[in-house]
Amino acid sequence: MNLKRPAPTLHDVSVAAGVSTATVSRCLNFPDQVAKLTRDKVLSAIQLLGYSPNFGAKAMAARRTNTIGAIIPTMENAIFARGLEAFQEELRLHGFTMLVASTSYRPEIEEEQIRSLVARGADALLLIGHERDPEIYRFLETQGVPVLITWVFDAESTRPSVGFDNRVAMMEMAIKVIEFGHTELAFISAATARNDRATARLNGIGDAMIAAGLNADDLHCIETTYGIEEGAAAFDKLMLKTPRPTAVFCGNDVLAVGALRRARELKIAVPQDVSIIGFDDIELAQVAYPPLTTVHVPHREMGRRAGHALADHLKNGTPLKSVQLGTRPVLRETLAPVKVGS
Amino acid sequence: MNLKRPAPTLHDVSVAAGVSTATVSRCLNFPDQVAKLTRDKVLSAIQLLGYSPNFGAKAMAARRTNTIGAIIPTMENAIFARGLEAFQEELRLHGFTMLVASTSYRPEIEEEQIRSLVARGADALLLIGHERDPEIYRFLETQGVPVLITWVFDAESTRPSVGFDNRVAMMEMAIKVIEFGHTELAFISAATARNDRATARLNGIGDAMIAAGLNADDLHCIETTYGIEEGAAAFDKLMLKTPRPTAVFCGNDVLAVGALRRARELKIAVPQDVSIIGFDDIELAQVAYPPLTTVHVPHREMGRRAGHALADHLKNGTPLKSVQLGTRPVLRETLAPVKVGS
DNA sequence: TTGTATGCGTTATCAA
DNA sequence: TTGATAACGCATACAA
Repeated sequence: MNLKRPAPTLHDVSVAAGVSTATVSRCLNFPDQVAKLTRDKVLSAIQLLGYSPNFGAKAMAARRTNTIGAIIPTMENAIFARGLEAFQEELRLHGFTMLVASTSYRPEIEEEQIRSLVARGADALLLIGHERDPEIYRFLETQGVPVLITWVFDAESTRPSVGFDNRVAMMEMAIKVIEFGHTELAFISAATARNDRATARLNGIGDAMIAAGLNADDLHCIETTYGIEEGAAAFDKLMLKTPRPTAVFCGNDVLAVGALRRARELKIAVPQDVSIIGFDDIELAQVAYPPLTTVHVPHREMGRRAGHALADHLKNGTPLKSVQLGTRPVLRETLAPVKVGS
Repeated sequence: MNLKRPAPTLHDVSVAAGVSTATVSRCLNFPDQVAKLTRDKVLSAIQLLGYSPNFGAKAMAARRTNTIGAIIPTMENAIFARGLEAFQEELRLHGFTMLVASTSYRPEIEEEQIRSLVARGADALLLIGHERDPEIYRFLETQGVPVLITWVFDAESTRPSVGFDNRVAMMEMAIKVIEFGHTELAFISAATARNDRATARLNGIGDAMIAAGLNADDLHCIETTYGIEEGAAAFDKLMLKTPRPTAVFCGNDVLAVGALRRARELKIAVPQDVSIIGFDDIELAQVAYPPLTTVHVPHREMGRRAGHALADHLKNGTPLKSVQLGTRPVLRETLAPVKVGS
């Protein structure tokens, strides 16, 4: 049972306006190639019928969609929102439309989304991080869909990326933390398997520890899924360890805010009893109480540059090349020197 | 310059497998209508070529996409995220895919997105709030695209909606606030023009005031765009008014958190000096410090029900009908009785 | 400036 | 169980 009346087509419009379908098509795509009089007739017919071009047919005939797909791990929090917004704004400037999909951090869903966006005719794809099944890269290759990676910069990789060095970003922060006298460190991380950002951040802390003469194996690392509740739960476990960590790194600001909340519930003073460090510097970090020490990531610039690169590539054939952006530790109130005698 | 090698088509697969295109198509859509032997041949050809069906062509031939569009005001914060997630999960259960778009709270962008999703073949649309240009409803009508409204329940409207009564929701909260002795009330709102939720919430406060014998005109209302920074700025202005408000309602939790932050910066104690009340009860509300008093909205149930209704409508022709859900005031720590003598 | 005719990659109908 | 073939709605090369 389907009562849908078929939507008006180009042909319907052409009949109503008393012209050919070609003319209607031109009216829409190259308005100045058609006489003003005809154009007016056509436009009012379009208006009258409530005509709207069929995207599928258009894509098929034109063999491009001016659509770029972006696949992010989650829309649940603001982590990717700002970068994506900048990306979209930039694309819009160049006449491209963005299509978003999210994966809940699950590789198999990401694969599904990649295939879905490609099937929908995405002219290119923006993906987060390098690490995924080689098979899917081969698929994208045979489909002829260019891919730009973001949130990561890896000089080793042949694939173009616009991002930052996650290891260095976290290492710089860890060095500061160690300078504050902390030696009992912990890390609430996303699952590191199949997540190059999480792995790099973990290594960053380890490298800083080694550089400071600490033993990187002493880092207590808990892997969990991203979420406020999860951050809180992980913090709970960490506080039971002996010796108790005096500084807790978090894989992102959302986890850190969860840890912060649990600390409050446990009457553990931050930063007096324990320091908490986030990553990303989303708005949440400044709103948290106390304001969160975190690693600032150039969300907007990353999005903007990625958008520009892809648009330029599709329109002018400019090769995609990697761009490295910087991050910086932002010291707010959740980090303090380690308490003497603690 | 375009080096894109054309992607493999159904025809390519059929040649490689030595069968007709019809057989390949059946293999994909009705696998048990084809002999196991042929199926294996076809599947391995598909694998080999990295074939992926073209969505546009498929949509055109099948005259449906199994895609449902959802258009929300913003992805910048978590306000719509949870409901959307539930919506998507429910759709997935029924074999539908969700396409999201956001509008930055701008009607003209919403219109653009509606047209874009319809052009992309969305079988139905989920929209937030009733209020929009009648023209666009007419357009959807002629396109034969069913629409379900959410985040709102309006018994008056003929259009189906799955949501709650924004006026009553806010009124219930305002009654509590007034019971705490507050008489100097203020409201940091989204723009009420062309936003039935904002308008209803404003009216809800007014109704509660009237019921309590207050003058609804005494409500200080500031309209602003949604954002933490904007909430902070509006709070600033409110604190300069005489008499100074003792309770500040906010159109959503994001604004409320901004107000909370500014209060801290101004050394205005919450809730001792001023009470702050949010709306939505997103995760942020519990993480805020002090935890935010707010109106709880049944995000997930709303999304789930909306998804179910649309899927059921498209698959079985079940008419869309309105569902009213409840909200409830959640009293946390940002609301306290008015200070005597203040 | 406008019209004609063809092809884009599927699905679905009808025959075989 | 399989194969031809006609739509589907649009863009575009070519002709007028």
